[in-house]
Amino acid sequence: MRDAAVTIRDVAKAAGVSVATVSRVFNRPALVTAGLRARVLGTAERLGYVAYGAARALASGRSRAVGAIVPTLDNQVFAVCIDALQQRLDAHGFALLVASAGYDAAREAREVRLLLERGIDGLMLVGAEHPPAVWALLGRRAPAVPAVVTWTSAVVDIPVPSIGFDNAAAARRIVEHLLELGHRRIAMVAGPTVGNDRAAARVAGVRAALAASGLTLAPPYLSERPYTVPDGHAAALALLTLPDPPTAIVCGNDHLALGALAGARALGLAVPRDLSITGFDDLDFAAYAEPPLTTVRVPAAEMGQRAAEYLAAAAIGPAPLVGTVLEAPVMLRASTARPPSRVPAALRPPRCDRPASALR
Amino acid sequence: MRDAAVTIRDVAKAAGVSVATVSRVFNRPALVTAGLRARVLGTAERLGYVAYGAARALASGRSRAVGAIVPTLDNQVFAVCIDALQQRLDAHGFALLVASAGYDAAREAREVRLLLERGIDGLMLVGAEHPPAVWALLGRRAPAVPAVVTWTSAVVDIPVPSIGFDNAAAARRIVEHLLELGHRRIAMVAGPTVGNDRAAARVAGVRAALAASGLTLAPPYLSERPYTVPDGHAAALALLTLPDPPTAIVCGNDHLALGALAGARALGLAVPRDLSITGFDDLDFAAYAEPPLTTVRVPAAEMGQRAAEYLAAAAIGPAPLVGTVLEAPVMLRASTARPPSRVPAALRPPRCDRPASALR
DNA sequence: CGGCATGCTGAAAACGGTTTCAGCATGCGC
DNA sequence: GCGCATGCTGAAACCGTTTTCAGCATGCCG
Repeated sequence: MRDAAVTIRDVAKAAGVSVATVSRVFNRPALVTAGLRARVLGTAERLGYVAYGAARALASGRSRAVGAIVPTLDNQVFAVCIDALQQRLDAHGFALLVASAGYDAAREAREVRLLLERGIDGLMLVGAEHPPAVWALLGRRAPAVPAVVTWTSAVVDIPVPSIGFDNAAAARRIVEHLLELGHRRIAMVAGPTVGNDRAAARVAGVRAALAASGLTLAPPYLSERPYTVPDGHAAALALLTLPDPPTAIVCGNDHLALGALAGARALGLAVPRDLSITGFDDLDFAAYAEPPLTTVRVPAAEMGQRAAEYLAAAAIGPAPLVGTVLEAPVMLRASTARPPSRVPAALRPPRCDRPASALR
Repeated sequence: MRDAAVTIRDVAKAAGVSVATVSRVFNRPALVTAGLRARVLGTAERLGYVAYGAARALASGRSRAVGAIVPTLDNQVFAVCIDALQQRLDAHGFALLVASAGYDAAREAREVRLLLERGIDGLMLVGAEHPPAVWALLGRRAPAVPAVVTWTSAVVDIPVPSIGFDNAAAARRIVEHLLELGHRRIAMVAGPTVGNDRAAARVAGVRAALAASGLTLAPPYLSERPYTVPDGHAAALALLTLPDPPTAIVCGNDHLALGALAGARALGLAVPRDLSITGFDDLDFAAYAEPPLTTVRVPAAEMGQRAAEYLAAAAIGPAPLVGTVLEAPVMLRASTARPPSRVPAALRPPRCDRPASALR
């Protein structure tokens, strides 16, 4: 294995210098005279020398790689973050190891361990809620492996900085918008909240806004569904066929909202005339949905960039342990409007044996 | 650095055995008697020992990591593939290093080099077209680093197996569907074709289908746009305001198609009554667009899985160098139908000074 | 009961870099 | 012209693990 690979020794020999000099040429060029440097660089290039990262990492104690664990890459919002993270990391000379944990705490702990074995110099995590084993593992190495949590503004009980936004506040604002429009019957299709502090915070935000208007949120007006389009579709159908259907549905993310939009359409409802629907994330299809989706813009790329900057800095030396709370603005578009003055025709009981109640 | 980290030596000392034995316990447990194995495992657990990957890689010559370079992670289709790749790799004990090259050959070559420096044991690439430097770099190590190309069925001129699908054939089939419906004025909004064999193959496939019916494809009916929703929107607008607008628009991917759908809507056109639109990729929003998008289902996850299987096998020992061509079926949905019998009202010139030509 | 496989275990040599430390010029000041 | 500080360069130690090789029991067979 690696038989024919050209090593630093080959370069040194060919250039007539010591391996120390070759190493210096690449790592601290200022320490080598210009002439020698050029000669070494030349022979290295000619021989096609590629330094072997493992040896470098072993000798220097730094792998120049950072890890990132996201719930899933399937969701574009995480993919965008990872893309930004990688590009920024690249600019600092770091490679990125990614793993997805599928919203599973045990699997996440396992991935953290595997990444740590790889000698990563930093780690990006999503959300504030992680098994204690994760923090223990991170502290094991000395100095402790720097880490950041993203997607959250929680600053308590976590030994690492967070770069995120306030999920609860964003959810609250979008519901306030609905309340201002006059909605009172507001339902929510949330993502799974167990072990997911972001999803839970969004529910809490919705509750808070509702509570301020004397409203509450409980099943069947609150349902939890996996973050998929078909689930949003099914959830909307269930909600809208309730005896007392909501006039607005707040969705935990854009996938659920897109499904809800389709569900409403399937029932013959016009959005936003008959029903208002909101999303969360502002994925690229949100603004082009029919109708364009009112949603919360999540700063996915910016979180990735800032996480990269922090981790790159922290890998070199001590970096300030600051928490960053980014903006997550509500994007008002065409899927929300004033509630219908009466129950939409499409939702009225098919038989008109009780017209009075249907028109109430 | 790593001062307090517990090493294999610490475990050996604590367990009263040699480092060789500890190493064997983890790598070839069968060589160690059960009792000893249990003792070593116990102390390792107690001490919180985590093997250091760099040292392992250096000593064993394998990093147990593979790399993947995609054009971008922004596009869900690649993210899905990477997610599947990572999960499958994980099952084989491999970590995944990802990088995005932004549809830029030079940047890709650079990323390949960086990944190789990291000592990856395998590499997944997208598409068949890569700078020669890439292949040279891959062959530099001995034995050569195994690689796979995905998203393509090209089998010529590439020293590595491909796991993909036939872009041209899929594009051809979707156009044949349009032709069968009776369309003759078929336009295409393609992705950028320079350095992108997939985009080029899709154009070629459209051309081939058209040619079989005596039709051609050329600007302004053929335009190239970045793969974004707004670009699809703009392109559709440009196409539909042509003196002789198309009755069907074939889009290079679903993002462009979603934008085109919105563009048609903006002009007051009903899809598919007044205009047919097709996509490519079958992202999760495609089936829930308004109307649901006729598109090509790209086996993104399956390519990721198969690439993982191949690379994991090839990293261990020689693996069969087979090319795999997966299915990429056309998903017939509601965005395609027979062409309108006359120019849609919305597209007719506002002034009726030439009614005869408008009704032609 | 002795000799010989057989099977575990430990000592030590890689693996390919980085980095410390010492040595050797070189250039400067006197 | 000599001594000394300065600045490059090279020799060698070291990073943590795997793996080869030899040695030592042990068990089996004759």
